[in-house]
Amino acid sequence: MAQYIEDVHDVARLIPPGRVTNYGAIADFLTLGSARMAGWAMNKAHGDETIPAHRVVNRKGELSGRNHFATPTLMQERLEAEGVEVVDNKIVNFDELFWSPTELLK
DNA sequence: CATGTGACTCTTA
DNA sequence: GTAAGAGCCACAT
Repeated sequence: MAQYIEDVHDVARLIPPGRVTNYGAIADFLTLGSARMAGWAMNKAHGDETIPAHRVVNRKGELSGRNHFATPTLMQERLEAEGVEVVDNKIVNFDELFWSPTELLK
């Protein structure tokens, strides 16, 4: 397994419950060079249930990866189960719920 | 070896 | 304010 993919998955697991982050933040934190790499790495997380992939969304807080889950609604359901409001596939109060991996360095 | 695709983001018109 | 284009890197075919 490529190291950077493990790193991305690691970061995903470190996201606190009820919080979310975006691909760009992860890519920047791991210096992947592109947000697409983070997204692509998450694609490899498909099927790995130990990874809370539902807490990773695009920069607008939209659930862009919902189609990669078992069902298109699973991602939203998991977020709502953690207290995150989701309307029309977008996270409510995304600015407040946003979490960056750099928070760990403080 | 070359081409197409993607769970993205930023810049320019 | 909205819309379109380009850059980004790795992987599958």
